[in-house]
Amino acid sequence: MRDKLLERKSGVALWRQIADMIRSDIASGAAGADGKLPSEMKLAERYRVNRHTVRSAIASLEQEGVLRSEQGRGTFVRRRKRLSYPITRRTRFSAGLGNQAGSTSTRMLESHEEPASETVADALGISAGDPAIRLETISDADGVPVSRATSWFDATRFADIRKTFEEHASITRALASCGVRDYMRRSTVVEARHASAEDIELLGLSAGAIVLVTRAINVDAEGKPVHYSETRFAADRVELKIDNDDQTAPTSARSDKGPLEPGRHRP
Amino acid sequence: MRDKLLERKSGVALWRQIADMIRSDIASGAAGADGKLPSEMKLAERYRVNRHTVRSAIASLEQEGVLRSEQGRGTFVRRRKRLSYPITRRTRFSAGLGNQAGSTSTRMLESHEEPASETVADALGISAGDPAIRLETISDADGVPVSRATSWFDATRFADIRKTFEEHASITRALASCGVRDYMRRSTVVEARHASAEDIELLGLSAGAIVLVTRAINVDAEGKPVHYSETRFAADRVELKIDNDDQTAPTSARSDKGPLEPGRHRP
DNA sequence: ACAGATTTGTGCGTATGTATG
DNA sequence: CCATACATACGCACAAATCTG
Repeated sequence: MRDKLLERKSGVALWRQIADMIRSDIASGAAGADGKLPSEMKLAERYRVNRHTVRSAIASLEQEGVLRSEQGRGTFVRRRKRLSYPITRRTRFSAGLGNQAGSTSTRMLESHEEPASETVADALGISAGDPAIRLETISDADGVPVSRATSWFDATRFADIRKTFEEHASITRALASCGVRDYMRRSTVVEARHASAEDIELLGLSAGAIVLVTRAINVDAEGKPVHYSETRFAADRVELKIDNDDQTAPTSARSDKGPLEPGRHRP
Repeated sequence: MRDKLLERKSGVALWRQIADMIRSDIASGAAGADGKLPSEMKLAERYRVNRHTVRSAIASLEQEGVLRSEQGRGTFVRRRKRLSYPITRRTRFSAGLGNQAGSTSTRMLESHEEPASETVADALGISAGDPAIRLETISDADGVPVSRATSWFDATRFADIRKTFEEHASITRALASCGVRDYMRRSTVVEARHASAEDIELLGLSAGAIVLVTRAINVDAEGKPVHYSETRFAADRVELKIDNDDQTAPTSARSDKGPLEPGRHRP
């Protein structure tokens, strides 16, 4: 809420700039602490625009489900707390959000075998052009889409991954069915960009929305890559939390320890 | 480069949507691999717009310094690789980017003492309303602004932090001057949002640009918080790399090792 | 119950920006 | 460069719903 300067003829409509500001003010807790937004007139003065322009911004946020206006009463924030998604050695979708959402689910959109690109091959420790299986999934928390992931597996080792995922609706359990008793995250790269039209459609975002993108490599107990993923999180619904003190069994110091037994995992 | 669908009346002009796509395609390496963009006519066909519209997009990217057009030859990418900023227990700005950029620098914009907000107090382990020192900095790599940070320190313990930062132009060295021989990152929260007008101005971004935001807590050898920061990275210039296998001396096991000397930091 | 103030909803005319051909 | 169409932004006015004294 610190700044109110808008840019004209910047290629971004004023109403959209205002909508973006209000949305991020809400997400950061700076606006509508009491659930009520300032009146349209006050907002118009603050941003130094016409009331119509503020109304366009509000209309767009109503469409998104962020705000709700009532004639004669005011404009109110629809409460929606941002989820905190932990990035640890033991990153798991359901377990990570389990305590913040009532229900979580992941479903498959599509799956195909395809030759591995340079990037994918590098991540999975195979050769470019080797067969890989691509798995497109989307994940919900409390019925709201949260993230969309593209996963790749070594087709030689995980020929059945599509079938086992369909059975279990979980990558962790699908890998377990394929003989991977446990896996750990080796590295995560985070970037942010505008959502593609496809992600806007599937995640139910609005034009110009932002996605947090993670590219992750998961390895088995022997340190061999089993799963490479690119996940797009709706940036206005999720933040990533990195525990730099993460003390869960490190992969590199574990070869002398043998594989982890089920049940040793932290809750 | 997967998607080419543009949205009309989305509040974002077509030329800007196209400019955003081209910019992110360049950042992700999907476009202009050979340094040359497709011709304006080809781009117009791909995005299904008039050539005028493509030209507006290109003009805007030329202004930004991303592209360079030459009459009769074509449009070329000005090389600018995305920096990879490591998030580890031992996160340090200069050391982290040192091998990717020729020079890095951090300078102070402003500093004030102010009562700690709830969030800041919680992070620093003090009480809300206790005096805190806020330090606004901006960091460059090879002369290009990369990130803008707001840091907070316990004013009781680090009364001189402003002066020592001015002397050393580095938070690590400023803290060292205040008796903190070493510090470690405890946690990092990552989110993404549209850049504020102020950050657009100071980081030299374009309207509608995205910033990656990290909120980090750094602790001393005894595990006591010494530094809380909120850093905004220009999302089209930087990605964050998390090494989930990070084996740098964990804070919990480091009191017996003594402080690190300058230059001992890993490359 | 009432009047007046506040707030959102709606209509219309006009000027400028954006996109096409 | 022009003509055309539509989206955006503004200013003013007034209606409808709600709150306050």
